[in-house]
Amino acid sequence: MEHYPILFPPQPSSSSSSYSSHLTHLPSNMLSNNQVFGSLHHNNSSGLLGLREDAKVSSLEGPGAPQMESFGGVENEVKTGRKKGEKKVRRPRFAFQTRSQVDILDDGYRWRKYGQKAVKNNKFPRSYYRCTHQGCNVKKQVQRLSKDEGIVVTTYEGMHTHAIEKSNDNFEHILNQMQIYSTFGV
DNA sequence: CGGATTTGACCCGCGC
DNA sequence: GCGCGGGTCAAATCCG
Repeated sequence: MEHYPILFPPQPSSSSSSYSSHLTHLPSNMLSNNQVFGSLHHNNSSGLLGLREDAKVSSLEGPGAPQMESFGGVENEVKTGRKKGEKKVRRPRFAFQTRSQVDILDDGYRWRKYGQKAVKNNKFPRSYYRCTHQGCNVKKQVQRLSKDEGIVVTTYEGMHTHAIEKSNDNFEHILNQMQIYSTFGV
């Protein structure tokens, strides 16, 4: 999984139309569909649930929405209570779904994988990555939906305080692709 | 040889 | 209090 051709094969909208239409119909059903977000954090009153709402809205907003899209930026309390009396830091979290065949979306940063766990109700494992830049505590996790193998959920945690280490070409490419599959509101 | 990955153990919060 | 699910650590391993 070191190097991979970053190719986004032309995705026929019909393949995902079932998915999105499914989403747009039953909100309650959507919950089960979007359990990825629900399981990202426990059912807190805030947090990624807001994102889930965002996803619902965005999916509802466009009957002509080409692919499944979901986007959200939330601030979550993530306690680094690992150490003794550390302060809980509130770092922004940012999750989105992408249609991709590869799990690893090269966003131009260098990531070191530090964990992998199986997720309930999902046959695909979730991978945990951390930015290797010194002093950069940005983390991200990548998970694939078992329902739609073509959907990859990437969750960023924290923000980079340094420059991208690789050429922006890749990133732009990815961003471009992401705009296709998601209504980017940034 | 050095850095990235793998992978099981460990830790912690939460629900029952 | 215990078990479960999720997140992280760290030693071993891999690979350039």
